Amino acid sequence: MNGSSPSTRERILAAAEALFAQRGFDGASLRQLTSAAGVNLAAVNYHFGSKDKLVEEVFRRRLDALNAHRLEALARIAGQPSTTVEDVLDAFIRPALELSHDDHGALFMRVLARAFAEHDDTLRQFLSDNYGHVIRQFTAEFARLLPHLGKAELYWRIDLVTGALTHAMSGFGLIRRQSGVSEQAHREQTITHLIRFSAAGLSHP
Amino acid sequence: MNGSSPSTRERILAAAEALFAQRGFDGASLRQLTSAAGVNLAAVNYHFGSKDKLVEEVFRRRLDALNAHRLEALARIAGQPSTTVEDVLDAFIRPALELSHDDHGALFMRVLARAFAEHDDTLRQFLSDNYGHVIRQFTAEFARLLPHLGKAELYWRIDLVTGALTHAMSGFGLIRRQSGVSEQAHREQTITHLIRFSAAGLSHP
DNA sequence: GCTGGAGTCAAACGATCGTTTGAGGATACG
DNA sequence: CGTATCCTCAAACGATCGTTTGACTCCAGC
Repeated sequence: MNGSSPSTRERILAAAEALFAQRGFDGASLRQLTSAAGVNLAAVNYHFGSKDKLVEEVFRRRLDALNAHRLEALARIAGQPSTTVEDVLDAFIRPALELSHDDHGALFMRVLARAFAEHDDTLRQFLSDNYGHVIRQFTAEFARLLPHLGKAELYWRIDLVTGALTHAMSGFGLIRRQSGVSEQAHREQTITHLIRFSAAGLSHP
Repeated sequence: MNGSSPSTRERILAAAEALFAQRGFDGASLRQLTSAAGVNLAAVNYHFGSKDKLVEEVFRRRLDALNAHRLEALARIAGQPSTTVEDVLDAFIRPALELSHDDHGALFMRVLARAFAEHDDTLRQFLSDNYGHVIRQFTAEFARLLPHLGKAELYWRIDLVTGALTHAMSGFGLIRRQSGVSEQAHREQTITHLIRFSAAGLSHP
Protein backbone atom coordinates (compact mmCIF):
# COMPACT_ATOMS: atom_id res chain seq x y z
CA MET A 1 0.00 0.00 0.00
CA ASN A 2 2.90 2.29 0.62
CA GLY A 3 6.57 2.48 -0.29
CA SER A 4 5.46 2.32 -3.86
CA SER A 5 5.69 5.91 -5.01
CA PRO A 6 8.64 7.79 -3.53
CA SER A 7 7.89 10.69 -5.76
CA THR A 8 4.30 11.96 -5.93
CA ARG A 9 3.50 11.83 -2.24
CA GLU A 10 6.69 13.61 -1.22
CA ARG A 11 6.38 16.19 -3.95
CA ILE A 12 2.91 17.07 -2.69
CA LEU A 13 4.10 17.42 0.91
CA ALA A 14 7.02 19.65 -0.10
CA ALA A 15 4.87 21.89 -2.25
CA ALA A 16 2.19 22.02 0.45
CA GLU A 17 4.68 23.17 3.07
CA ALA A 18 5.86 25.99 0.85
CA LEU A 19 2.45 27.13 -0.31
CA PHE A 20 0.79 26.90 3.12
CA ALA A 21 3.56 29.06 4.54
CA GLN A 22 3.24 31.55 1.75
CA ARG A 23 -0.50 31.84 1.27
CA GLY A 24 -2.08 30.17 4.27
CA PHE A 25 -4.21 27.07 4.49
CA ASP A 26 -7.25 28.61 2.89
CA GLY A 27 -5.29 30.75 0.48
CA ALA A 28 -3.36 27.90 -1.10
CA SER A 29 -5.60 25.97 -3.46
CA LEU A 30 -5.10 22.36 -4.45
CA ARG A 31 -4.73 23.45 -8.04
CA GLN A 32 -1.84 25.79 -7.26
CA LEU A 33 -0.38 23.11 -5.06
CA THR A 34 -0.52 20.21 -7.48
CA SER A 35 0.62 22.45 -10.32
CA ALA A 36 3.69 23.52 -8.35
CA ALA A 37 4.38 19.91 -7.42
CA GLY A 38 3.98 18.75 -11.01
CA VAL A 39 1.36 16.17 -10.14
CA ASN A 40 -2.27 15.65 -11.05
CA LEU A 41 -5.00 17.44 -9.14
CA ALA A 42 -6.65 14.22 -8.02
CA ALA A 43 -3.41 12.92 -6.50
CA VAL A 44 -3.99 14.83 -3.27
CA ASN A 45 -7.31 13.18 -2.56
CA TYR A 46 -5.94 9.84 -3.65
CA HIS A 47 -2.89 9.91 -1.36
CA PHE A 48 -4.23 11.87 1.60
CA GLY A 49 -8.02 11.61 1.40
CA SER A 50 -8.73 15.33 1.64
CA LYS A 51 -7.10 18.72 1.93
CA ASP A 52 -7.55 18.71 5.70
CA LYS A 53 -5.80 15.39 6.00
CA LEU A 54 -2.95 16.78 3.95
CA VAL A 55 -2.62 19.69 6.36
CA GLU A 56 -2.47 17.27 9.28
CA GLU A 57 0.19 15.20 7.54
CA VAL A 58 2.33 18.28 6.89
CA PHE A 59 2.25 18.96 10.62
CA ARG A 60 2.70 15.44 11.84
CA ARG A 61 5.78 14.78 9.75
CA ARG A 62 7.69 17.77 11.13
CA LEU A 63 6.32 17.87 14.65
CA ASP A 64 7.23 14.26 15.37
CA ALA A 65 10.88 14.92 14.55
CA LEU A 66 10.92 18.29 16.31
CA ASN A 67 9.43 17.00 19.54
CA ALA A 68 11.67 13.96 19.57
CA HIS A 69 14.76 16.15 19.32
CA ARG A 70 13.49 18.43 22.05
CA LEU A 71 12.76 15.64 24.49
CA GLU A 72 16.09 14.02 23.69
CA ALA A 73 17.94 17.24 24.47
CA LEU A 74 15.92 17.71 27.65
CA ALA A 75 16.59 14.18 28.84
CA ARG A 76 20.33 14.81 28.66
CA ILE A 77 20.15 17.66 31.19
CA ALA A 78 16.95 17.26 33.22
CA GLY A 79 17.33 16.78 36.95
CA GLN A 80 21.07 17.36 37.03
CA PRO A 81 22.39 19.81 39.62
CA SER A 82 24.53 21.73 37.15
CA THR A 83 21.66 22.43 34.74
CA THR A 84 20.67 26.08 34.26
CA VAL A 85 17.57 27.81 32.90
CA GLU A 86 19.61 28.66 29.82
CA ASP A 87 20.32 24.97 29.24
CA VAL A 88 16.63 24.09 29.30
CA LEU A 89 15.80 26.95 26.96
CA ASP A 90 18.52 25.75 24.62
CA ALA A 91 17.04 22.27 24.60
CA PHE A 92 13.70 23.76 23.62
CA ILE A 93 14.83 26.34 21.09
CA ARG A 94 17.77 24.78 19.28
CA PRO A 95 15.89 21.86 17.68
CA ALA A 96 13.35 24.30 16.27
CA LEU A 97 15.95 26.60 14.80
CA GLU A 98 18.03 23.73 13.46
CA LEU A 99 15.03 22.34 11.71
CA SER A 100 15.57 25.34 9.48
CA HIS A 101 18.75 23.75 8.21
CA ASP A 102 16.49 22.14 5.70
CA ASP A 103 15.10 24.75 3.38
CA HIS A 104 11.64 23.31 3.83
CA GLY A 105 12.06 23.31 7.58
CA ALA A 106 12.26 27.09 7.64
CA LEU A 107 8.99 27.22 5.76
CA PHE A 108 7.46 24.84 8.26
CA MET A 109 8.12 27.21 11.14
CA ARG A 110 6.02 29.77 9.32
CA VAL A 111 3.31 27.20 8.79
CA LEU A 112 3.40 26.54 12.51
CA ALA A 113 3.09 30.22 13.30
CA ARG A 114 0.10 30.42 11.00
CA ALA A 115 -1.51 27.56 12.81
CA PHE A 116 -1.16 29.51 16.04
CA ALA A 117 -2.86 32.48 14.47
CA GLU A 118 -5.74 30.43 13.16
CA HIS A 119 -7.99 29.82 16.09
CA ASP A 120 -9.43 26.78 14.39
CA ASP A 121 -10.36 24.44 17.21
CA THR A 122 -9.67 21.12 15.54
CA LEU A 123 -6.21 22.26 14.53
CA ARG A 124 -5.47 23.55 18.02
CA GLN A 125 -6.63 20.26 19.44
CA PHE A 126 -4.30 18.42 17.11
CA LEU A 127 -1.38 20.63 18.09
CA SER A 128 -2.21 20.24 21.75
CA ASP A 129 -2.16 16.46 21.39
CA ASN A 130 1.27 16.54 19.78
CA TYR A 131 2.73 19.35 21.81
CA GLY A 132 1.11 18.86 25.18
CA HIS A 133 3.41 16.33 26.77
CA VAL A 134 6.50 18.18 25.56
CA ILE A 135 5.41 21.47 27.09
CA ARG A 136 4.55 19.64 30.30
CA GLN A 137 7.99 18.09 30.65
CA PHE A 138 9.76 21.38 30.02
CA THR A 139 7.47 23.15 32.47
CA ALA A 140 8.34 20.61 35.15
CA GLU A 141 12.04 21.22 34.66
CA PHE A 142 11.57 24.99 34.78
CA ALA A 143 9.62 24.58 38.01
CA ARG A 144 12.55 22.68 39.52
CA LEU A 145 15.03 25.37 38.52
CA LEU A 146 12.81 28.29 39.56
CA PRO A 147 11.37 27.18 42.90
CA HIS A 148 10.74 30.77 44.00
CA LEU A 149 8.01 31.15 41.37
CA GLY A 150 4.43 30.17 42.03
CA LYS A 151 2.67 27.89 39.59
CA ALA A 152 0.56 30.65 38.06
CA GLU A 153 3.55 32.97 37.79
CA LEU A 154 5.58 30.30 36.01
CA TYR A 155 2.80 29.60 33.53
CA TRP A 156 2.52 33.26 32.71
CA ARG A 157 6.22 33.58 31.99
CA ILE A 158 6.43 30.40 29.92
CA ASP A 159 3.49 31.64 27.90
CA LEU A 160 5.33 34.86 27.14
CA VAL A 161 8.49 32.95 26.23
CA THR A 162 6.42 30.93 23.78
CA GLY A 163 5.27 34.16 22.20
CA ALA A 164 8.81 35.44 21.72
CA LEU A 165 9.86 32.09 20.28
CA THR A 166 7.04 31.85 17.80
CA HIS A 167 7.67 35.41 16.73
CA ALA A 168 11.39 34.95 16.17
CA MET A 169 11.20 31.51 14.62
CA SER A 170 8.62 32.39 12.06
CA GLY A 171 10.50 35.41 10.81
CA PHE A 172 7.66 37.77 11.71
CA GLY A 173 9.82 40.51 13.03
CA LEU A 174 11.98 43.28 11.75
CA ILE A 175 15.21 41.36 12.23
CA ARG A 176 16.48 39.94 8.98
CA ARG A 177 19.71 38.20 8.15
CA GLN A 178 22.38 40.66 7.05
CA SER A 179 23.91 40.03 3.66
CA GLY A 180 27.38 39.53 5.15
CA VAL A 181 26.23 36.97 7.73
CA SER A 182 25.99 33.28 6.91
CA GLU A 183 22.76 31.40 7.50
CA GLN A 184 24.54 29.31 10.13
CA ALA A 185 25.87 32.35 12.00
CA HIS A 186 22.50 34.09 11.89
CA ARG A 187 20.77 31.08 13.36
CA GLU A 188 23.30 30.85 16.17
CA GLN A 189 22.82 34.55 16.86
CA THR A 190 19.07 34.13 16.97
CA ILE A 191 19.39 31.29 19.47
CA THR A 192 21.73 33.33 21.65
CA HIS A 193 19.43 36.34 21.76
CA LEU A 194 16.36 34.22 22.37
CA ILE A 195 17.96 32.34 25.24
CA ARG A 196 19.36 35.43 26.94
CA PHE A 197 16.11 37.33 26.59
CA SER A 198 13.92 34.46 27.72
CA ALA A 199 16.19 33.52 30.62
CA ALA A 200 16.08 37.07 31.92
CA GLY A 201 12.30 37.19 31.62
CA LEU A 202 11.87 33.80 33.27
CA SER A 203 14.30 34.22 36.12
CA HIS A 204 13.75 37.75 37.36
CA PRO A 205 12.54 37.93 40.99
CA MET B 1 -21.60 61.27 0.41
CA ASN B 2 -21.18 60.31 4.05
CA GLY B 3 -22.89 60.93 7.37
CA SER B 4 -26.04 59.63 5.79
CA SER B 5 -26.27 56.08 7.07
CA PRO B 6 -25.10 55.66 10.64
CA SER B 7 -26.33 52.11 10.65
CA THR B 8 -25.38 49.92 7.70
CA ARG B 9 -21.75 50.96 7.41
CA GLU B 10 -21.07 50.54 11.10
CA ARG B 11 -22.90 47.24 11.28
CA ILE B 12 -20.69 45.90 8.51
CA LEU B 13 -17.50 47.05 10.24
CA ALA B 14 -18.54 45.50 13.55
CA ALA B 15 -19.46 42.19 11.98
CA ALA B 16 -16.29 42.22 9.88
CA GLU B 17 -14.10 42.67 12.93
CA ALA B 18 -15.71 39.73 14.65
CA LEU B 19 -15.71 37.39 11.67
CA PHE B 20 -12.18 38.25 10.52
CA ALA B 21 -10.91 37.49 14.01
CA GLN B 22 -12.80 34.24 14.14
CA ARG B 23 -12.30 32.81 10.67
CA GLY B 24 -9.58 34.88 9.04
CA PHE B 25 -9.71 37.22 6.09
CA ASP B 26 -10.08 34.48 3.51
CA GLY B 27 -12.22 32.27 5.71
CA ALA B 28 -14.90 34.88 6.39
CA SER B 29 -17.13 35.28 3.35
CA LEU B 30 -19.10 38.37 2.52
CA ARG B 31 -22.26 36.33 2.71
CA GLN B 32 -21.58 35.23 6.28
CA LEU B 33 -20.56 38.78 7.08
CA THR B 34 -23.57 40.57 5.66
CA SER B 35 -25.89 37.94 7.07
CA ALA B 36 -24.45 38.44 10.56
CA ALA B 37 -24.68 42.20 10.15
CA GLY B 38 -28.27 42.00 8.92
CA VAL B 39 -27.54 43.91 5.74
CA ASN B 40 -27.71 43.11 2.05
CA LEU B 41 -24.81 41.35 0.34
CA ALA B 42 -24.26 44.19 -2.11
CA ALA B 43 -23.93 46.72 0.70
CA VAL B 44 -20.25 45.87 1.23
CA ASN B 45 -19.25 46.71 -2.31
CA TYR B 46 -21.48 49.73 -2.29
CA HIS B 47 -20.02 51.26 0.88
CA PHE B 48 -16.40 50.04 0.69
CA GLY B 49 -15.77 49.20 -2.95
CA SER B 50 -14.39 45.72 -2.36
CA LYS B 51 -13.62 43.19 0.33
CA ASP B 52 -9.96 44.28 0.43
CA LYS B 53 -10.95 47.87 1.02
CA LEU B 54 -13.19 46.71 3.86
CA VAL B 55 -10.22 44.93 5.46
CA GLU B 56 -8.15 48.09 5.23
CA GLU B 57 -10.95 50.13 6.78
CA VAL B 58 -11.25 47.70 9.70
CA PHE B 59 -7.56 48.24 10.39
CA ARG B 60 -7.44 51.96 9.86
CA ARG B 61 -10.29 52.70 12.20
CA ARG B 62 -8.69 50.92 15.16
CA LEU B 63 -5.03 51.58 14.47
CA ASP B 64 -5.50 55.33 14.29
CA ALA B 65 -6.99 55.41 17.76
CA LEU B 66 -4.49 52.90 19.17
CA ASN B 67 -1.42 54.72 17.87
CA ALA B 68 -2.72 58.08 18.99
CA HIS B 69 -3.17 56.81 22.55
CA ARG B 70 0.28 55.25 22.55
CA LEU B 71 2.04 58.39 21.35
CA GLU B 72 0.05 60.48 23.80
CA ALA B 73 1.14 58.26 26.68
CA LEU B 74 4.74 58.30 25.47
CA ALA B 75 4.79 62.08 25.14
CA ARG B 76 3.86 62.41 28.81
CA ILE B 77 6.99 60.57 29.97
CA ALA B 78 9.58 60.76 27.18
CA GLY B 79 12.86 62.48 27.98
CA GLN B 80 12.15 62.93 31.66
CA PRO B 81 14.89 61.85 34.08
CA SER B 82 12.53 59.87 36.33
CA THR B 83 11.15 57.74 33.49
CA THR B 84 11.89 54.00 33.64
CA VAL B 85 11.81 51.19 31.10
CA GLU B 86 8.66 49.97 32.78
CA ASP B 87 7.01 53.33 32.16
CA VAL B 88 7.74 53.20 28.45
CA LEU B 89 6.48 49.63 28.22
CA ASP B 90 3.33 50.69 30.01
CA ALA B 91 2.77 53.47 27.50
CA PHE B 92 3.04 50.94 24.69
CA ILE B 93 1.08 48.08 26.19
CA ARG B 94 -1.74 49.70 28.13
CA PRO B 95 -3.51 51.39 25.19
CA ALA B 96 -3.57 48.06 23.37
CA LEU B 97 -5.02 46.17 26.30
CA GLU B 98 -7.49 48.91 27.12
CA LEU B 99 -8.76 48.84 23.60
CA SER B 100 -10.24 45.57 24.77
CA HIS B 101 -12.59 47.51 27.03
CA ASP B 102 -14.77 47.56 24.01
CA ASP B 103 -15.95 44.07 23.22
CA HIS B 104 -15.06 44.57 19.59
CA GLY B 105 -11.63 45.90 20.53
CA ALA B 106 -10.62 42.53 21.96
CA LEU B 107 -11.55 40.94 18.67
CA PHE B 108 -9.47 43.50 16.84
CA MET B 109 -6.31 42.44 18.65
CA ARG B 110 -6.84 38.97 17.24
CA VAL B 111 -7.37 40.43 13.79
CA LEU B 112 -4.09 42.27 14.20
CA ALA B 113 -2.30 39.08 15.22
CA ARG B 114 -3.68 37.37 12.16
CA ALA B 115 -2.37 40.14 9.98
CA PHE B 116 1.07 39.50 11.43
CA ALA B 117 0.80 35.85 10.54
CA GLU B 118 -0.29 36.55 7.02
CA HIS B 119 2.83 37.46 5.14
CA ASP B 120 0.79 39.32 2.59
CA ASP B 121 3.05 42.10 1.40
CA THR B 122 0.46 44.79 0.73
CA LEU B 123 -1.03 44.32 4.19
CA ARG B 124 2.41 44.44 5.83
CA GLN B 125 3.19 47.59 3.91
CA PHE B 126 -0.03 49.13 5.15
CA LEU B 127 0.77 48.18 8.75
CA SER B 128 4.31 49.49 8.40
CA ASP B 129 2.97 52.83 7.20
CA ASN B 130 0.66 53.13 10.18
CA TYR B 131 2.93 51.54 12.76
CA GLY B 132 6.37 52.65 11.62
CA HIS B 133 6.64 56.06 13.22
CA VAL B 134 5.21 54.78 16.50
CA ILE B 135 7.76 51.98 16.78
CA ARG B 136 10.52 54.44 15.91
CA GLN B 137 9.59 56.87 18.67
CA PHE B 138 9.41 54.13 21.27
CA THR B 139 12.72 52.70 20.11
CA ALA B 140 14.37 56.09 20.52
CA GLU B 141 13.15 56.34 24.09
CA PHE B 142 14.34 52.81 24.88
CA ALA B 143 17.73 53.71 23.45
CA ARG B 144 17.93 56.67 25.80
CA LEU B 145 17.08 54.55 28.84
CA LEU B 146 19.36 51.65 27.87
CA PRO B 147 22.55 53.34 26.68
CA HIS B 148 24.67 50.28 27.42
CA LEU B 149 22.97 48.38 24.59
CA GLY B 150 24.22 48.57 21.02
CA LYS B 151 21.77 49.42 18.28
CA ALA B 152 21.59 45.87 16.93
CA GLU B 153 21.19 44.43 20.42
CA LEU B 154 18.35 46.82 21.18
CA TYR B 155 16.53 45.97 17.96
CA TRP B 156 16.77 42.29 18.75
CA ARG B 157 15.27 42.73 22.19
CA ILE B 158 12.47 45.00 21.03
CA ASP B 159 11.63 42.48 18.37
CA LEU B 160 11.29 39.77 20.98
CA VAL B 161 9.17 42.03 23.18
CA THR B 162 6.87 42.56 20.22
CA GLY B 163 6.51 38.81 19.91
CA ALA B 164 5.53 38.40 23.55
CA LEU B 165 3.07 41.28 23.24
CA THR B 166 1.38 39.99 20.14
CA HIS B 167 1.13 36.58 21.69
CA ALA B 168 -0.42 37.76 24.93
CA MET B 169 -2.71 40.37 23.43
CA SER B 170 -4.24 38.12 20.87
CA GLY B 171 -5.08 35.42 23.38
CA PHE B 172 -2.92 32.83 21.64
CA GLY B 173 -1.54 31.31 24.76
CA LEU B 174 -2.59 28.91 27.43
CA ILE B 175 -3.45 31.63 29.90
CA ARG B 176 -7.15 32.24 30.13
CA ARG B 177 -9.16 34.40 32.45
CA GLN B 178 -10.22 32.49 35.54
CA SER B 179 -13.92 32.36 36.23
CA GLY B 180 -13.52 34.17 39.53
CA VAL B 181 -11.49 37.05 38.07
CA SER B 182 -13.15 40.09 36.54
CA GLU B 183 -12.27 41.19 33.04
CA GLN B 184 -10.80 44.36 34.46
CA ALA B 185 -8.59 42.53 36.96
CA HIS B 186 -7.42 40.05 34.36
CA ARG B 187 -6.39 42.83 32.01
CA GLU B 188 -4.46 44.56 34.76
CA GLN B 189 -2.74 41.28 35.61
CA THR B 190 -1.82 40.75 31.96
CA ILE B 191 -0.28 44.22 31.77
CA THR B 192 1.69 43.64 34.94
CA HIS B 193 3.14 40.34 33.76
CA LEU B 194 3.93 41.67 30.33
CA ILE B 195 5.73 44.72 31.67
CA ARG B 196 7.77 42.80 34.24
CA PHE B 197 8.75 40.12 31.77
CA SER B 198 9.59 42.53 28.97
CA ALA B 199 11.50 44.92 31.25
CA ALA B 200 13.67 42.05 32.49
CA GLY B 201 14.35 40.87 28.95
CA LEU B 202 15.12 44.36 27.73
CA SER B 203 17.30 45.52 30.61
CA HIS B 204 19.49 42.53 31.43
CA PRO B 205 23.22 43.25 30.92
C1' DG C 1 -45.55 67.46 -7.91
C1' DC C 2 -41.64 66.26 -9.92
C1' DT C 3 -36.79 65.18 -10.36
C1' DG C 4 -32.45 63.19 -8.95
C1' DG C 5 -29.34 61.21 -6.03
C1' DA C 6 -28.60 57.82 -2.03
C1' DG C 7 -29.39 53.51 -0.36
C1' DT C 8 -31.30 48.77 -0.34
C1' DC C 9 -32.71 44.69 -2.47
C1' DA C 10 -33.08 40.02 -5.06
C1' DA C 11 -30.94 37.93 -8.68
C1' DA C 12 -27.52 36.67 -11.51
C1' DC C 13 -22.51 36.79 -13.31
C1' DG C 14 -18.15 34.23 -14.17
C1' DA C 15 -14.48 32.28 -11.58
C1' DT C 16 -12.58 29.15 -8.53
C1' DC C 17 -12.97 26.01 -4.88
C1' DG C 18 -12.53 20.74 -2.96
C1' DT C 19 -13.95 16.50 -4.43
C1' DT C 20 -15.45 12.54 -7.37
C1' DT C 21 -15.57 9.74 -11.42
C1' DG C 22 -14.26 6.40 -14.83
C1' DA C 23 -11.06 5.23 -18.13
C1' DG C 24 -6.42 3.93 -19.01
C1' DG C 25 -1.26 2.97 -18.15
C1' DA C 26 2.18 0.38 -15.61
C1' DT C 27 3.97 -3.42 -13.20
C1' DA C 28 4.15 -7.87 -10.75
C1' DC C 29 2.36 -12.53 -10.18
C1' DG C 30 -0.22 -16.75 -11.52
C1' DC D 1 -1.05 -14.54 -21.78
C1' DG D 2 -4.32 -13.05 -18.39
C1' DT D 3 -5.37 -10.41 -14.54
C1' DA D 4 -5.22 -7.93 -10.37
C1' DT D 5 -3.35 -3.82 -8.03
C1' DC D 6 -1.42 0.58 -7.71
C1' DC D 7 -1.33 4.86 -9.65
C1' DT D 8 -2.21 8.75 -12.89
C1' DC D 9 -4.95 11.40 -15.79
C1' DA D 10 -8.58 14.62 -18.02
C1' DA D 11 -13.02 15.86 -17.14
C1' DA D 12 -16.78 16.96 -14.73
C1' DC D 13 -19.54 17.67 -10.25
C1' DG D 14 -22.05 20.88 -7.11
C1' DA D 15 -20.98 24.50 -3.98
C1' DT D 16 -19.42 28.88 -2.83
C1' DC D 17 -16.75 32.77 -3.71
C1' DG D 18 -16.45 38.32 -4.79
C1' DT D 19 -18.64 41.29 -7.70
C1' DT D 20 -22.12 43.50 -10.80
C1' DT D 21 -26.58 44.69 -12.37
C1' DG D 22 -31.06 46.87 -12.64
C1' DA D 23 -35.21 47.70 -10.45
C1' DC D 24 -37.29 49.70 -6.37
C1' DT D 25 -37.90 52.84 -2.16
C1' DC D 26 -37.10 56.94 0.12
C1' DC D 27 -36.59 61.79 0.68
C1' DA D 28 -34.75 66.46 0.05
C1' DG D 29 -34.80 70.68 -3.25
C1' DC D 30 -36.29 73.43 -6.97
